Amino acid sequence: MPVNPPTLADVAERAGVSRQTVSNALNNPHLLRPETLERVRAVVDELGYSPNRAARNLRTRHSHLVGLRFTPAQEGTANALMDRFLHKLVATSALHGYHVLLFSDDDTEPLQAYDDLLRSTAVDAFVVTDTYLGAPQAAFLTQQRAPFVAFGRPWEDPSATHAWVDVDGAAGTALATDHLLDRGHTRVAWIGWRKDLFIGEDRRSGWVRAMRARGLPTTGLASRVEDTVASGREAAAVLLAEAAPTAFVCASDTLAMGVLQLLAERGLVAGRDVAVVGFDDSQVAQVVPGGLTSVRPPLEQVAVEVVTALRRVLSTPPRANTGVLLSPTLEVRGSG
Amino acid sequence: MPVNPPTLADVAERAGVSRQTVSNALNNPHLLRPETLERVRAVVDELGYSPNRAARNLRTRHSHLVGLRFTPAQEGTANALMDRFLHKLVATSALHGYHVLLFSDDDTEPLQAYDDLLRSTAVDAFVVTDTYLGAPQAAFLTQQRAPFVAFGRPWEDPSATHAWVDVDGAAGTALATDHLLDRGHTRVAWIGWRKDLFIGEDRRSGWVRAMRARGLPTTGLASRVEDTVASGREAAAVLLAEAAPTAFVCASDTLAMGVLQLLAERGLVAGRDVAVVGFDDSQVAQVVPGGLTSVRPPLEQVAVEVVTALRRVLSTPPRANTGVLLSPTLEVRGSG
DNA sequence: GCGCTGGCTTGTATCGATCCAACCGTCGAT
DNA sequence: ATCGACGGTTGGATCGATACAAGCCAGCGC
Repeated sequence: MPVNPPTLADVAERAGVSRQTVSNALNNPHLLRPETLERVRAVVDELGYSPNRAARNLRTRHSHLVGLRFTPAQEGTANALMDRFLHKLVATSALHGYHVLLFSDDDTEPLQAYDDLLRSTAVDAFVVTDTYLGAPQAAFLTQQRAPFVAFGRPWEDPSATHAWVDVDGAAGTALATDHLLDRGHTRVAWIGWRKDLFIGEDRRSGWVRAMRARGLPTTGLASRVEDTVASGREAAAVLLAEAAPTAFVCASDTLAMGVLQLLAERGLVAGRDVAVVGFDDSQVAQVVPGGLTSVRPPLEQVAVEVVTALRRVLSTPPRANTGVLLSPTLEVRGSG
Repeated sequence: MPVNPPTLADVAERAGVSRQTVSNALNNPHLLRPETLERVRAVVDELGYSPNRAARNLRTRHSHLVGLRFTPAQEGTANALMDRFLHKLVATSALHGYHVLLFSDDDTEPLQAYDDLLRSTAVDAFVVTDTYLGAPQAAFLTQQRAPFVAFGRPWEDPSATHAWVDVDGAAGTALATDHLLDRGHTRVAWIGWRKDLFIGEDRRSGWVRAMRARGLPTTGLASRVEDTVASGREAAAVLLAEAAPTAFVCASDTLAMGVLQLLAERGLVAGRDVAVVGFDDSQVAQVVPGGLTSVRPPLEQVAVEVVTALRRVLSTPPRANTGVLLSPTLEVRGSG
């Protein structure tokens, strides 16, 4: 163990001022005369002083930690949103003195972990990323009056008043569809998820909107399946046989990879014979031979907005917070 | 804000015992008579008491937090080790009462962040994942007498005495090479990284070892390039032209994707015409059409061993810790 | 000379858990 | 009857930063 780090009192003594003054130098510098401030700061640097976090947390009742439940990407899928988002979240939080604390829950009692962290005053707030159907986190935290910001809209409860940031999936798929239509396609198919997944329906609606805007039919061109490569492949096979589309817009890169797989099996070339667009701009889309055109969610921007919202929520008094909806972009690659 | 959570004193009063007894009930249950313990525990549950972390941290000088610098996966590559590793790390740490705190550093002063967290006693220990050439973290933390465990061997300084866990890259590539040789290939090429990257040389040595074990030549069959898809493609093109290999073992999935790309361009089928094996078992390997055979590092196991080592290092007195080397497995898919 | 203000100092309380030392019934063993 | 262990109690100190109140001194305006 290292020697005990210097304390406030050590700094005070060395700088020839009182503890209070050192504390003020750190937290209310405007109260000090410039030269005193300078002197205190010099000693702080000299001793390498950094306030003891436990002591500060105890007194101020703030931990300056933000909790995030970390769920790993599913094996066998192309989805790895967390990586980009998390890094920017960590970096942006740091700019405002916050660190990110990760936790996981045992699946049996998903709220337990949140509750424990709250009651032990381990975190000041949460970032919630699961807002899929039936996720109880938002409601629970609201009820506990715990500060939090959600990445994802309150689909089930539009009257929810908590802060949230989300990506406009419909705008993304509309962008993708328009791109394909601009390139001359008219029969653009959709491969998405189960009807009860709000995110999937949102993305689907962008495709519908873009098609209708050009007076094109969508009947028979849509498919709803599980989010796996195999399902994407199956769906593409069925659609090709029954509706002869020349392009596919998919709800995820995972599904799009299924389409690419089918094309490969049939000796068709993605981007030349049939166009394919995915969603997420995953690493897979970036490195697959030929490249997969994909809708890129602005995850870095989401992270920045989440931190902004956190600061709002944690300020005293808490400032009201509306939802923020961010538009994705389209990364055009070889597949269409 | 919620009402203030109950404190030790609240529990004590309600259970009709002293503060000390409640504290003992939590930390030294063996000191209590079973029925008293039961009564205290009942009240703890009833009030939903959880010890205030800041207070406990202050008193015990332990935060029960483990710091990890979070670096995002590079865009355009297939490497995303962090995801699997991190989740298991978080889950395993939780079993022993530890949480994971993420931080990032500004690139200008990479040790600053470590130093700040140390001096403010924000974390008890670090998990260090950058042990590449010239990474100064391990030396710095050793010098500061800060507890830490490295994911990665101390390549540059074999005399380093800190705890580490690593994946045996040579064993992985040997496994891959043997697999190809078993399938009848004799001209197996290597595509790896710059000579000064220890990890790359380690992986390369496994290929060399496996080839030599069967008396096969390696001359002219190896290439060293940057870790990008484009470099992998280039290297494969050169090797095919100059050495006519029938199989490739690559230092990463990223490089392997470059090979797959070249094959696709030439109308060759991976796994039939030319075999390709990658390293990392990334999502890309799992979902690319046809599938990429890849060496899978046992990241979950690494995480478990890291936590074990952490507990050793943090125990009083710290128990000595040797390095742990884990063997990867081979995930066989369509490419070879 | 009086009052005021800026820039401190001094002193004390507080946050909540843990540590320490001393003490005290009760019960069983000697 | 004495001793010691068991299973507690009690009171206080401690960790380090921050909050709060009161006081003090120099300098300034009037």
